[in-house]
Amino acid sequence: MIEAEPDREGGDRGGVKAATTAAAVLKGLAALGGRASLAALAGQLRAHPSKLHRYLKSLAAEGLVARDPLSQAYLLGPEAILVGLAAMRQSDPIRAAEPALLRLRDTLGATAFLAVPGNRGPTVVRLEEPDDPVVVNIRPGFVLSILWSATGRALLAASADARLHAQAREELAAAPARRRALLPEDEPIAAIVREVRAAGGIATVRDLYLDGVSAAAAPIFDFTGAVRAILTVLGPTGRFPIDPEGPVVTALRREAEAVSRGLGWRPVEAAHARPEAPRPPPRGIAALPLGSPREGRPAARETEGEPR
Amino acid sequence: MIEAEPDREGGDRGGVKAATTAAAVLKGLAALGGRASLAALAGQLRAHPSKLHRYLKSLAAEGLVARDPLSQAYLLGPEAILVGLAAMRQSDPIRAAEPALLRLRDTLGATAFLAVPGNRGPTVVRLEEPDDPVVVNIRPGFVLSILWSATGRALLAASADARLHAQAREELAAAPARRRALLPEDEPIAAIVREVRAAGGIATVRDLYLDGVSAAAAPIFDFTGAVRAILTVLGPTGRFPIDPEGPVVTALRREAEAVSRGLGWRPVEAAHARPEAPRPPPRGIAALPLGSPREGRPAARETEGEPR
DNA sequence: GAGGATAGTTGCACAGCGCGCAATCGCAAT
DNA sequence: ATTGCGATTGCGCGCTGTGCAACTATCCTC
Repeated sequence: MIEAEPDREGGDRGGVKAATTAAAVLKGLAALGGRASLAALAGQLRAHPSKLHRYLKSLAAEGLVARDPLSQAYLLGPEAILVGLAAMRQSDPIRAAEPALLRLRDTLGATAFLAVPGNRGPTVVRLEEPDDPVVVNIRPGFVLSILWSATGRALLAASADARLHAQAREELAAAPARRRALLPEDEPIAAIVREVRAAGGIATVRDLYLDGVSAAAAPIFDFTGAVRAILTVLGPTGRFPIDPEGPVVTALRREAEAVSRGLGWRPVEAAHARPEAPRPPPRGIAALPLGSPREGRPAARETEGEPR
Repeated sequence: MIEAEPDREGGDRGGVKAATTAAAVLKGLAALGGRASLAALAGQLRAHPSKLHRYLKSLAAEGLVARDPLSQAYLLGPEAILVGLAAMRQSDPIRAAEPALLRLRDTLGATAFLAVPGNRGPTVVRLEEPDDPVVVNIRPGFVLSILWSATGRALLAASADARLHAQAREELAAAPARRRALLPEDEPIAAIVREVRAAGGIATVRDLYLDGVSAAAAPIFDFTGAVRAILTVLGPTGRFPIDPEGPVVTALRREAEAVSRGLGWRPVEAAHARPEAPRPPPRGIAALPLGSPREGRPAARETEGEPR
């Protein structure tokens, strides 16, 4: 029970180190575009070519990795496709966003909800309220306005769906003058889209959809880059600052990005890095067992083991 | 140097066993639809839950595996999607078919070539000829007839592309009566498609495109089920039997299926099996280190070790 | 055609780690 | 509270992963 602290960095306690390495190999191969020479992979992962060779051999025997007969380069194999397809099938924005909803509710003390693009507009599917919620009649199943809600605006700006844009025009045409007056004067739809995109895709709204309520909404993308959901937080206008660099928008942006990542989305659509490794000497003593989450390890163990 | 034979089955000599296991875990999870309980996976892979648990823990730390917070089931994670996408990017019918071309050439002594669906029809991209080839003027870059070649027919029957079918009608309309007479009388296109599909997608042709030459062609699919290429073998009509169960068609079918598999295609579009494991007791003594290539191990070691 | 550089592969030996077992924990149903 | 199923983890034996260096294969240079 005492247990001093044998490992100063228990990233994988009780796991299988070789499995971690195997995973890093697959990810490294994917990061290189799905195709790489042994040396390039060794550079990417900072591991001995001989070590990688053995892993690749086993992964190849399982069909996750294949080889180009000519260039004898390693590439991801057919089984990797099947694994990927199964993974995509599991890609579920509602499940992925659940923890984010809870965190936003707790850290901001705000009402947080998730909406998905439905055929009638953004539809609320999950809602988390703090102990002391602002009174809103939003419930799961509720369909929000496209133009007069932060959620709808975030969706509109992120989506290229023609039907959605047509719905926005209908909504605008059907709106009474009093509501219409709350929007920009000329080309209100284009103006809203421009504004939201200028804010990095995050839509903010104050006393618009509901008086006394401010809201911020961010889109959630999947691995194809398509909008799969919108994450929204809202609170009383007085105590809920929605400035671009404020805590609310910052937290929302961070959470939305994390959820998107959980769906396989990658920031700049540049999932695979440079084809070759422009790095320090790949060979040598460096021998990271893995190397995925954080880069740059403080030091590599020398040949003689330190007394610890 | 003597080395009796410590391993009676060296499927992975010089590899990393744990990497093989990790690969099997990913594949097993994919086979279960990308989502499974620990016990279900243990049943699928015939391994101890404790063992799997450690692998899954490490794979989860790398993002290849995720967990459902509620059901605490294991599911394939976002990194698996990225790996799969990179693998799909590598999916290349020309590279994948190369070995098949060589094998067909050697085992059948036939000319074998690969064509891809081009905008002007099936286009030859790779051609392998035996030492003593039949004389044909087919070369890479050559565009084949849709209706009067086995290659074209196999493509037509496998493809739902409207443009291709339109091209087939144009070809038919433009053909002189003499060539037209070689085809079925009424609704020749539909008849050809029906005939090829009845033969399991394999098109055979005798003295049609070229006199004295028989050919058989089979489509190659990718992971989406789309036709990516057509594999064709041909030889002199006298010494090249193209009956449905003959050696030529059998070998062609086998090779085409293998290539398709190499592109991530799966026979019946039923890549993932039953959700639960309808198998013998998952737990117990059975402890396969892996379990991918061949199934059914002869026996499991009992609790008391036999003297061997 | 010889020589050499580059990249991939493998034998070896030590110690680090995987894994079967069983005890424990967590959760839900009764 | 009790029961039971499933997930998790400490333990310790001995299998196996790994750095190193020798070896091989392939391509380029002279």
